[in-house]
Amino acid sequence: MRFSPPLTPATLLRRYKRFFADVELADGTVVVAHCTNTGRMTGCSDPGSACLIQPAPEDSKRKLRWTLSLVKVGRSWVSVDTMTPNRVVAEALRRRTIEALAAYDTVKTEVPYGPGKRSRIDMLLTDSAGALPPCYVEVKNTTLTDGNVALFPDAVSERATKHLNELAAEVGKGNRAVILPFVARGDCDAFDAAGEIDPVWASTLETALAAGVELLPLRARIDKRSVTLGAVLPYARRAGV
DNA sequence: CTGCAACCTCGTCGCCTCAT
DNA sequence: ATGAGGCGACGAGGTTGCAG
Repeated sequence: MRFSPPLTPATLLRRYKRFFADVELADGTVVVAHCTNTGRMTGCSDPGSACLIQPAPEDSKRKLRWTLSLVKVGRSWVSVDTMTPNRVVAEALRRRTIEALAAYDTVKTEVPYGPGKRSRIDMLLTDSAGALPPCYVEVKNTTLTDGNVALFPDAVSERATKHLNELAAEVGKGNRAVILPFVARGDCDAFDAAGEIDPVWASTLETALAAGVELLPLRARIDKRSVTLGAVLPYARRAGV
């Protein structure tokens, strides 16, 4: 996914009230940028960090012209825009560049499912020949790390646990289900559940995997111009967590 | 008065429905 | 057929309201 319009360099001053971030442009102007990531953003919202923000299109009716897109952590850019993972993954699925899911030729996003269809799956994959069972894909933006291990979630999330149970239920119906942590930074080489933050999610992940849900952590390749998908990361259970 | 739980809220996206 | 408007999802801090 190429950033269009291109990103503008800025400095993160503070992030507050979940949706807002004060950032300083190169000319010293301070503007409020919209922060689509309502999570905790531990370790990637430090004041003074270099960041990149994206302007809304000219004809947009948005109240906030800017969106916080990337934050520099160490030497890596971290993607903090929660819209990005779904766009990048959907693009890769349509181009059939994710090997494990390349057999599917149709991608639908935000499809209602689950009990009473009150949940929405990020992507529903089907093959037009009808030879494969439908595949339910839930994308999780992952920005937290422990050393070189990417962790999810960064806060207790009942909803994320519910998603795992719903994926397992789809497997029970004979469908395929994939939990896809989108590791939104380049400095990780493995994935693990953040059991120290949300032990319920971590144990539910184990149950879901045992039930046949597939785990597919994918590392993003991020630079100032684009975000694309890189390597599949191994599931590395850390000792003592 | 204190402590806790439940509810509300924020801005954006994208789907859905309804009107033209 | 196209556009406008409404609504749910997202997640945690802030607020409200209740029980003790």
